[in-house]
Amino acid sequence: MLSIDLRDARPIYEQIADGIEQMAMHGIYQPDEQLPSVRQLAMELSINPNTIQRAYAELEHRKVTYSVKGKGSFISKDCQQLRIRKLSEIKKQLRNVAEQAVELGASRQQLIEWIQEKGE
Amino acid sequence: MLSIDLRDARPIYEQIADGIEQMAMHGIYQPDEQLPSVRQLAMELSINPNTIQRAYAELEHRKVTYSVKGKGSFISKDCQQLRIRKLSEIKKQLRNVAEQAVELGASRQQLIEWIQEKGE
DNA sequence: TAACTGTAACAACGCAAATAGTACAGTTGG
DNA sequence: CCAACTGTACTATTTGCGTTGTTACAGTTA
Repeated sequence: MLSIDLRDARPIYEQIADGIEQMAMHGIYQPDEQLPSVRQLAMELSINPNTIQRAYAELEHRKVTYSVKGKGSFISKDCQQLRIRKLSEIKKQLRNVAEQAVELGASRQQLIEWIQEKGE
Repeated sequence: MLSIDLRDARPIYEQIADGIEQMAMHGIYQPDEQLPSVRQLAMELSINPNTIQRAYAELEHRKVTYSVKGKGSFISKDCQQLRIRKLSEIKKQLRNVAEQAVELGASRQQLIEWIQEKGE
């Protein structure tokens, strides 16, 4: 479920966009499934409609959703491809962080152990 | 060399703090080595001295440097311990990113291959 | 036609980052 | 001692961003 954390450093519209993107990537939202309307979600979260609109615009820009005037906003049809694109971003991040670790003196073997460690 | 990127999302004082911390971690700055004075660095970078002061305060808070009134700001004596602390932060980041990748469908084996791939 | 949808525009507010200027306090070398 | 350097503190101001509140327009649907 979508929730807003005011202590979160991210702005509200970004939390909403990230949350919905997560749900789409994880299959909680299905392709072509309709999102709650701008005004309805604004009511539910007690947030100004403009903020929701901005979140939806961000989602559309990320190609996670598409919007149709008068009808609503919907999850994109090709979530699979989006997941792959997202994964490739995360690969970059991973390699970036790994490089930083190596520069600070960690061995590649060490990194692998860190990834394989279980828990918490 | 320290440089400021105005397109960078991070505030200037943070860019400066990060940059100096990097140099300290990588041994470019030696323990007890003196940093440029607040006013001198402000001149060099064409930035207000207050911004530099804030960066130096941040560095002191991170225990990367220590300051002495009337004398100057200096790199901490125990850079080694700082390097280890920094490395443990990076470990957290690595495990965090790895978890995200797994949630999106990557296998742990896949992550290990990504880390071992030689850089593009 | 009424009630819903997305979209656009504008003013207002709060907040944090950054700037600007001034002042105070400690150290150092001549 | 003194001038010139160091860090530090404080206040006022500007700027940009996020959010709110409001109003309005355009398209869809029952």
